[in-house]
Amino acid sequence: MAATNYHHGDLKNALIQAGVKILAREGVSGLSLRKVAKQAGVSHAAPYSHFADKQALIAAISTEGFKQLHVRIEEIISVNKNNPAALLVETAWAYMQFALNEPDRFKLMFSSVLEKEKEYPDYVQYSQQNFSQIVEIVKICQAEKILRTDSPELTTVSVWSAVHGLIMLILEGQISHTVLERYSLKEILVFTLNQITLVELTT
Amino acid sequence: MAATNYHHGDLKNALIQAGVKILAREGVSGLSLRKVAKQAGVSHAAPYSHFADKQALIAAISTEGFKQLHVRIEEIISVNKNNPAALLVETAWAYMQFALNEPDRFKLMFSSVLEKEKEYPDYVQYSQQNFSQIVEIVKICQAEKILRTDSPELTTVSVWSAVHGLIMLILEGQISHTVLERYSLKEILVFTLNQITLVELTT
DNA sequence: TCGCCATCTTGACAGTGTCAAGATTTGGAT
DNA sequence: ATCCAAATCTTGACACTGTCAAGATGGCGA
Repeated sequence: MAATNYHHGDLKNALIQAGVKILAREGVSGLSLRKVAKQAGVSHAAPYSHFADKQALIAAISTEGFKQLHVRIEEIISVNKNNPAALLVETAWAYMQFALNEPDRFKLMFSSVLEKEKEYPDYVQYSQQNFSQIVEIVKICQAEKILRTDSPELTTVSVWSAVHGLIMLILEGQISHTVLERYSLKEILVFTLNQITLVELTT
Repeated sequence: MAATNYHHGDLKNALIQAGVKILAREGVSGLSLRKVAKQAGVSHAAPYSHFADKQALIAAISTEGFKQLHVRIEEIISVNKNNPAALLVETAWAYMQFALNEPDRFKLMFSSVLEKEKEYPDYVQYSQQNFSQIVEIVKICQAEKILRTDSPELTTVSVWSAVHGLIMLILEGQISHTVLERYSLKEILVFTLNQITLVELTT
């Protein structure tokens, strides 16, 4: 439990946190096992006691992000349970805020930096858990006639795609300057969602 | 012009093609400058006569993909000029086919593997050219009342996001098995587009 | 023909992921 | 309390990577 035992702390979490920090400071291409080890104050091969390889560390860093996102959205669900329109907007907005706060971690989680992802059960479990949350929200919105009711699963794909596609465009700076001057990011997000919804959403 | 001059051919293009081949065979993580050089039959530092660094090679490989996509979509535009609904569907389908044929190159082009992209003018030019094509198509669809007319630019963002988001989900295997059993990829694509359009599209 | 310049090779360097071997510590059984 | 086995961490090594400096090689214009 103690953070800074010299020979034994929970190094595993320390390495994950070190990775998050380096990711924020130097980006995806700056993330190396040796830097993570140094940041955590251990020797260069120490991570191999806790992670099979670099991919496993990346999986763990991603998984931890999925967990954070999950609890955040659980909050949003509990607060907006009786207001499906707000629920949809705020959930999407939470995704976007996460992406803006930690762009490189977001890329790590959603841009297939992780190659053989199915080999990491935790990653699979928690990423699917996030997806299930969205399915749930979509179902609520369908029940309230905010979204089309054709197919819950495909409608989820549509919503998911719209939000993530927009985020990727923003992160890559592909949204034109004139658009960004005229609208706030949340307005753009709501506009995008409004293309899908049956009723008009508001910020 | 001749492909295999020992000391002088157009090595630059040869390196790009070598990169494409390695990308298809070994994926993004398998793409190294030295492998590209070996594949092209030159020494390990030869690429530096034509590319400033690895990022520049990646930019060139991406740019070449944007060019291919561009000519393909020009074809589609000329063929479906009088049928906006088909134009929209076929353009989106072309993107998806490209992604399915060369998933790793698609990731290279659209998943911010390239970090300091604005330093490569060719990349910027041709990626924007692709985006402009979509803007054009969206305008045509708006004129024919297939898409909402609120804002051409933001509507383009919506369409772009929907298509790319869906592709990313498919490439990462996030679309559930049951959905894939029931619908073809093109059907899923059309379903996603139908969430945005004002009229019902068909495959 | 000569010399310049683009092109390509060779050799080197620091940094990387990974593994094998050994050192160190801890927790539990006796 | 003691001792052993397992978990944890270090050290050292290897092949591979991106990158650069120096030199070799060739073609092309003056």
